[in-house]
Amino acid sequence: MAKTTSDRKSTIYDLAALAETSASTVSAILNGTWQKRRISEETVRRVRKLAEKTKYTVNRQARGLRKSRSGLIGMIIPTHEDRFFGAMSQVFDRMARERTLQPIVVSTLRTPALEIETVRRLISYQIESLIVTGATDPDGVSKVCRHHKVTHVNVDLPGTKAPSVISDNYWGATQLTATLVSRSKTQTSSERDRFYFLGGAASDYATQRRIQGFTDTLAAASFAVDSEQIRTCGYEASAAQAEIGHLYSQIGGLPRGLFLASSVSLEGAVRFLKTLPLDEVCRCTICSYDWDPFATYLRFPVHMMRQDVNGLLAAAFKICDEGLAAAKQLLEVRPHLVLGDRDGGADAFGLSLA
Amino acid sequence: MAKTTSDRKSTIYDLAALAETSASTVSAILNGTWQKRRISEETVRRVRKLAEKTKYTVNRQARGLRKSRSGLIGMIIPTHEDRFFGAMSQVFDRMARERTLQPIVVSTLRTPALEIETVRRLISYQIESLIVTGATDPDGVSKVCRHHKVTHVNVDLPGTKAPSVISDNYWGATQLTATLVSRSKTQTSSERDRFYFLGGAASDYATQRRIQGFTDTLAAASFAVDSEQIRTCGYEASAAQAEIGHLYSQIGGLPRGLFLASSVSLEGAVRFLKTLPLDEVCRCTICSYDWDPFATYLRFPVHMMRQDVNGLLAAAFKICDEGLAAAKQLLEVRPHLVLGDRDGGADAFGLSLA
DNA sequence: GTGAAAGCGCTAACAC
DNA sequence: GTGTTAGCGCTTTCAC
Repeated sequence: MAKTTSDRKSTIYDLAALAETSASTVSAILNGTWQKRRISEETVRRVRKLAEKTKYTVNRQARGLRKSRSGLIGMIIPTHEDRFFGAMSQVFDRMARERTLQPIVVSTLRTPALEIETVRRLISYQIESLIVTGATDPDGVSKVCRHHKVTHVNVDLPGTKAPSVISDNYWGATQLTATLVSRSKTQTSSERDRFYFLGGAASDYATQRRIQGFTDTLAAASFAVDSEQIRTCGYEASAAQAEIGHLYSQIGGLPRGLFLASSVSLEGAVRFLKTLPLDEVCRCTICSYDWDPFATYLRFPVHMMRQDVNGLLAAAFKICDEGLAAAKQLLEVRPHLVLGDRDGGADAFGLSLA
Repeated sequence: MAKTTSDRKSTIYDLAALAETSASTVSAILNGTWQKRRISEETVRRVRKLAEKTKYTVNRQARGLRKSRSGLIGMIIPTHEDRFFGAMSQVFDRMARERTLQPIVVSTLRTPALEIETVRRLISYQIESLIVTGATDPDGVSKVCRHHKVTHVNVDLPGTKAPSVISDNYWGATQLTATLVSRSKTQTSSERDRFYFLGGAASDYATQRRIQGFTDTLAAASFAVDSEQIRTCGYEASAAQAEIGHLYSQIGGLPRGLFLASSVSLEGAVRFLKTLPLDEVCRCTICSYDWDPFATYLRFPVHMMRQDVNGLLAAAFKICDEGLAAAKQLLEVRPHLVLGDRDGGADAFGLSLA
């Protein structure tokens, strides 16, 4: 039986032996530094051909160790299961590829301990930089990154110990709330003639800014807001679902308008709203700070703030590209408003809901 | 100024020097093999404390090189931007964590060249196994994995050169089509009184099986199907959008029923259907092979096959756990049917569309 | 109980 | 133009 390509692991030494040359020559040829060494065309060809034939693949653990560069870039996200973070991963992948870095995206489930543990692990693999999105404890993450001198940027949720690029939450909430007000209709019951903010976490900056925008805009339109109307029930769909159910029985129906803090909150809200007669839902005006393609065509209209994922990550990568020295800045990127159809399922049938 | 923790990189040698012991002792202590070496409690404590204090973190490139194990496990997916693959990533993350492996998920955009290139790259990082989901060229991927002796499994789209675990596409399509038929209403125009399959790729196995289930079920219900009715326009939302538009003008309206090949196709379809009067859309019965939480409450009802992501990946991991020797089996996991509400926005207003 | 030393696969001085 | 050599940080055998 003819001797086929060797069964061994195939290192540059094997290649060198086959090509009757040395490992350093092979190494130089295989990673483009051979010009500098003025290696003969003929050797280059020979080695390349052999590499091809034996399907040689460099061992990046070894290379990384030697060069103290891994070619790895990390990103942590709360979850893969919503379209905002899905888009983040997609764009991150692309931008990493453009830099010939290997992207690693890991979800940390909004759990500080898991965030820290994951980041430590990524650092132990010698990632070259890290993008921290939607972190519950960004400063905790920064602490470990700084200790290990790993460049990192917060995205979506800011921290105080590293540059952050986030959505212009205040502006976005302002616009969204203005829409909410102008599209809404006076409710018959006075206790229901109000606007409610639902979801998010009172402790996080994004939520705080969104609430501020919400409140200020309502105030400017002469709507009072008390703490009853702010219901930061967290980042679980089920929590939003329960909270809106609770609100419903409390005020005896849906309110005039609903501001959902994120797409996950919207998901929870939809689960509850599904159980109600549609005409009732359509009398309530609904918006969400986040966008989802299917949510643009729900049975009731939803106005959404679509984040500029490209803008967010372009800024984040720019900071990573520049390396450690980056200033502790806070960069705000504007999202854009996607209006729901003026009317839900109702008016398609010529019904008036006024 | 007091001397604080050293500024250097911190290796086990530094630690050894500080603890006045040797690198091998430190190594043994830090990764639990110290019992075997009968190292004194006292030394263990001293070293541990120092490691803690200097925040020592192992360099896994070095460890991996030495042990020829990386602790890395890879998965490729077509895209992060749909809920099916989002769920895959989420579950993959969890299952990898349970095995203390570092997950790496990369999207390959249904592009064979990118699939191969990505997998090569992952292999060069010495991943220990690979899950290949929705690959356009699974056998191409298998070829490179086998050469490098990397255990791998196809998921969602099967290959012939590695074990595959996929959705029970035929069964699923059968159930979904039966629903489509039973819920649909006779159309006034005879050329529109038919069922259409939209999306997917004629070249892939999943699509073929789904079409088979679709066709067989229609035949059993005495509906003829000709090739006109099968429109495998690919995996882009925009393609589905265009195709359904085309169909619409071709047959002068919507057909009796629409079978969308995946959630991406559904996304495209929704974009087009949005432009139509709702009562018109509601006269067409629609289903999709894939589930999305928001699609459960669109203005028109959609029946969906929800894949068993946990089941799929549990089976895939089992094969990876067993290592290289795995048989070239094909495992089918049943999805489950999620019925749309019997009626869309229409009947909520007491309108009859018959 | 612990240390010395070899070597994982690679790159980059430095030699010739 | 090309080979030799010294490590990168770690684990593990072997020696004491």
